[in-house]
Amino acid sequence: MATIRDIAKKMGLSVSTVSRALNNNQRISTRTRKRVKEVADQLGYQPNYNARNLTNREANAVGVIFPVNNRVVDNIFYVGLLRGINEELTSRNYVLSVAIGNSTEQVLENVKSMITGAQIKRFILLYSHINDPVINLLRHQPVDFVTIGKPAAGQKWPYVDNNNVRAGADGTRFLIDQRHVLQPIFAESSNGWPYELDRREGYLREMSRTNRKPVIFSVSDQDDDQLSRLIKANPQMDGAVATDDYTGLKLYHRFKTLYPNREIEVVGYNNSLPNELTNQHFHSVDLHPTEMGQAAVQLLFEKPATQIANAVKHTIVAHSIELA
Amino acid sequence: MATIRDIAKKMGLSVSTVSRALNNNQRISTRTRKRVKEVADQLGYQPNYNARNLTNREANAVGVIFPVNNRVVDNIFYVGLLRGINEELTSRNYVLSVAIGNSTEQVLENVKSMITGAQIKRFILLYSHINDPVINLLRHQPVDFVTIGKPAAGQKWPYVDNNNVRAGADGTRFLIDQRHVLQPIFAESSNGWPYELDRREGYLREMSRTNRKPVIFSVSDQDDDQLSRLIKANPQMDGAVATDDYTGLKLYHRFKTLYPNREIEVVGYNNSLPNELTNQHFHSVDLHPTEMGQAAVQLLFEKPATQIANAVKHTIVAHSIELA
DNA sequence: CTGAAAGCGCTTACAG
DNA sequence: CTGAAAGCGCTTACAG
Repeated sequence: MATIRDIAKKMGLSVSTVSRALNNNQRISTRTRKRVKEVADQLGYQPNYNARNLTNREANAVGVIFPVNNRVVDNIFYVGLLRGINEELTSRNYVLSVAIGNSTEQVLENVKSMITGAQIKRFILLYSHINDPVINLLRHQPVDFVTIGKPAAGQKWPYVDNNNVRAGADGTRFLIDQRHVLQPIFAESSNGWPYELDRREGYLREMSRTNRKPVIFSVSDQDDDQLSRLIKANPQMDGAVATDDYTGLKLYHRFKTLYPNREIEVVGYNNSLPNELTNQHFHSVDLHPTEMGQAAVQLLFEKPATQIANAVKHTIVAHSIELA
Repeated sequence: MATIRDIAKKMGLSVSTVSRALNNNQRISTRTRKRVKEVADQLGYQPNYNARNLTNREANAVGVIFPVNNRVVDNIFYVGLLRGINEELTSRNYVLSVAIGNSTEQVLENVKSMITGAQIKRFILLYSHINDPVINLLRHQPVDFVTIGKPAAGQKWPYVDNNNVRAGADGTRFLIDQRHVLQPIFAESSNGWPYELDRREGYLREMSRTNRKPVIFSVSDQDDDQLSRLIKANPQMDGAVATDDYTGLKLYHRFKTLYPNREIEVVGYNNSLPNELTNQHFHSVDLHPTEMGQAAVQLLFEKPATQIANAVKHTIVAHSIELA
């Protein structure tokens, strides 16, 4: 509970000097800075953030905003992001504040209170929806924010994302080159999420490059028979790229039920399945959520000077797939 | 950006009176309190938490601590907890601060900085490990904390948990009564987690009550054949209670592969599987993480007066299983 | 029932 | 290179 006052008293300096020394102000001699820091360590000094934030009119916190509606399974990804975000924040002496709620109104209130009450000036959104009221709010406030996932066409703000086109192509190539699959199909949901479109494009590109005939499965959550029909209609398939691990695993099991004696190689995305549920024929492209979280913080703290004029700041995090 | 000063000036009152009125101090007349609040609303007043926390020597924040090592799939549960926690915090004008890291050292540093730097006095741990350094730290600091999951025998601190013995019994009874299963087996991991022991006890109790012969599968993550052997050794089984959804689903698929023409009813725990992966023969006991999060906050803010002397404060959250 | 004043622990313009 | 002083926006003991 030592304060800068205690340090000042002990060293016969003024609080101004101690404050400046701790903040590495060039106007204080190197020697004094060093000595002040030593005494601070010795006394176990920890700055009182509430006092500091009050003077600075800015909190040493980043608001991390969860989407209102999400698939339960995406939670796996979110916690990976939190890990990466907090790792970068800790080294900057920042803390991670969460905004999460069951309705847009709740989250909006939460964020407003973060801005005006807690004086938080930086935010990371774990999603990038179109026409999102929270994003709209942030755009009209004197705050910075970064989204996980690129904004829809026509919208511009800083973001972190994977290269999903390449991820789609890489998953396809993995099956062909590494697993010797001849006719991989592509399975997507009927929702048409942006990342699905991109991965599909990558798949199509790779199929065209290798002179293969592409086949797209649009898998409905509702109609359970539909998937079986699709599989039966494509007896030549010996592999599949699925836009997510769940669709991939469902496809795998359906295939095995229909053809117990045949094998199929499947690639999904996100590394979101526990070992309990997979085997050596199931693969997943790792999107590296921890690195995405780190990149988001780096973007958020980047000096404006390093920004390229008229360009949208963003970071593309590399994905990877493990060779079995 | 209005301050209490602005309100005071506008109303011809002192800042003391405004501050007291906003804090509902009885010494201020009801009429003045009402008028002050009206003007505050009108000016869009939001208290500056940094100033308030500085004077109060306590932050309006709860630290939420993640375990260092966890199964990726548990993340689903954690986000549910966050939702419940934040819902209760918002109504108390508190914010949620996250401590998460890749090593115990990181998390310890994080928590220490929360205590001395941010002046956070209340914590919720999303786990309840034995001999945990973070818990040991919190016990020796002037802070309050609650864990999700009951402490091991011999340890005492406030916690929120389910009644896992009953949850084990209820899952078993559900299979017998609702799904007409005759010989449910019980599948657990080889880790011997406390909740597994409790659920197993509930299963055993229910089997004994209905004069059935219990069978326990200890499912290893490593040995893939072992599960098949267990299934083959118990051809009479027509249902299973698994300590978690993943073990349950794995068991289901293994069974179907071995006996494609037979059906089996399975109960897991946590509601952690997406619809994509389950069907009408798979059931899950919902542990209501959101309610657990809410209960944790309530416990944390409970007045000491309402605590029962010499008893460990805790809340048991009811589980539930949906009738298909 | 209300107010003047001190103080929480910092930062920083101003002065030397 | 260092310091005295003001101020950030609150709360609360003291006084009336």
